[in-house]
Amino acid sequence: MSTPTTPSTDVAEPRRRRKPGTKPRLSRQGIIEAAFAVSERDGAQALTFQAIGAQLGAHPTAIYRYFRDKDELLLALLDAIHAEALAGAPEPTDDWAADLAELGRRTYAAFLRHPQVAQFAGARTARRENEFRKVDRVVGCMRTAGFEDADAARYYRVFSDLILAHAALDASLAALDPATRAADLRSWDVEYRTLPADLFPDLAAVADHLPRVDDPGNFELAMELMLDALRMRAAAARSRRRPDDGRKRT
Amino acid sequence: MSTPTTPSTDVAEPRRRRKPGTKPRLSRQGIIEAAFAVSERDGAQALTFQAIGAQLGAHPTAIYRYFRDKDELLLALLDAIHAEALAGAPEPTDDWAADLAELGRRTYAAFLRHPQVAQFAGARTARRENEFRKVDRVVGCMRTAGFEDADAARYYRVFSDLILAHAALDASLAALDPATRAADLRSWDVEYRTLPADLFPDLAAVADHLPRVDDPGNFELAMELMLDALRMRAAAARSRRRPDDGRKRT
DNA sequence: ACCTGAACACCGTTCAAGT
DNA sequence: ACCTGAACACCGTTCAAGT
Repeated sequence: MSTPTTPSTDVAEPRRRRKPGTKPRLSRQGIIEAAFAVSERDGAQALTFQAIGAQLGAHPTAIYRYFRDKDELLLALLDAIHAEALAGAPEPTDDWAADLAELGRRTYAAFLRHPQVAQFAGARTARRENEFRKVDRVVGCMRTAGFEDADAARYYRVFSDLILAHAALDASLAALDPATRAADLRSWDVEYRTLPADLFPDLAAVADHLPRVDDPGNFELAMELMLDALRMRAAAARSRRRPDDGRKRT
Repeated sequence: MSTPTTPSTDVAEPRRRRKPGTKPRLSRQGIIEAAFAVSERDGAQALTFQAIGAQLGAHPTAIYRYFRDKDELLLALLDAIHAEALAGAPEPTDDWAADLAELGRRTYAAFLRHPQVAQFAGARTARRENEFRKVDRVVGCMRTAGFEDADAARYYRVFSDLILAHAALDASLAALDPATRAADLRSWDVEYRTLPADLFPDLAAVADHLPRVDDPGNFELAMELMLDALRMRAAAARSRRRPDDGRKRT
């Protein structure tokens, strides 16, 4: 218990040694909470030091004492989103595909709860405690599926990327200022449904069936398809390991 | 030939009627090309009116005569990226899955040729000529696959979202300023490979096999898995239509 | 030690002014 | 008609100054 749980030193809370007589009003955790509060309340480009400072009742530049720059704050917020996704997630079971779906859904939901943050976070690596835990969980599911290590690593990456890419994409749409977002959505109800059939015959044929771009069912279907494909490959991997048990054709 | 090829009026080039004696130095197309030139040359936050103006040898605000605001320029750039993806794309064949893969690869490549633009464009709807054409092509592949209209529309959306989401995600990473990007990449070679195995056992087991986050093979594998799943569903859809031809079990 | 104020180098956007 | 210049309300970040 003498060693910290998080091994990377640059993410530890306050390496500042507290002197008696100093009572800090701010904290990393307080700033993180203020940032989420602001990002949910305000639209458009909500995540500014000015807004976070106002939310804290402090000067915007006071934040620099706790985060080196805005990017470090962003990575902390990303890790907090991972924590939110993991909080209350059920323990792993034998049904690795269902476990992956559960983790995927929770991650997607956590991202969409904070679209202003999430739109910039999908491609980033938080390299912090909760992200480590999430990676470990997803890799665990792939190993439970029966993939050998190299494949478990590959399929971990491709599954996580699917979740993060979709979550960031849908968060980007949700984070648009309302007028811009409405105009984008409207184009699928107007322009895309009134295109001339002679120029765009296939589009015209299915125009009445186009799902909304902001339908969460799009993400669900994407994950379902990927899990279908992974189940096939997992079955193949297991039958390769124990040929007596697998039923392969050709 | 009297009607314009693009049916939506708000995207038409210059609805300004030219008076004699006026010789515009700028144009929509010229601004678009300058924007791409700037976005490829400069890193970080390259896509500013100041930089585009400098590239054109014109005042930054001169652009406002050709694009209402930065968002309209972004949508024009997105459509230009779609045009790039379609340029030289082979005609549709009977092998709809290979056609989809080809379109996906070209779209991904076009996005990654312009990461500074692409990082903001994935979730947007350009609602312009080349996007219409692309949607029509992908829907066409789904109909060739044998999906009925509602399913063709659903699978069009989920396939396009996969491509756009991955392309935007990888573009976001590529668009980071070099130091930030390097730090993110390095964390997969350092932090993630030195985590304590007792706390993260599954991660530790596969740590040596983790693919790089910027490996384009991640996108390829994601698309491959989705096409696997779509092939299965297409076979099922066809056997539902012509039960004599399909070989279903159960 | 902790926070504030002022300053700097940027942004997008508007609008009056030049030609 | 087309472009420029000045101005406005913002950004993130640095640094000296307050307490």
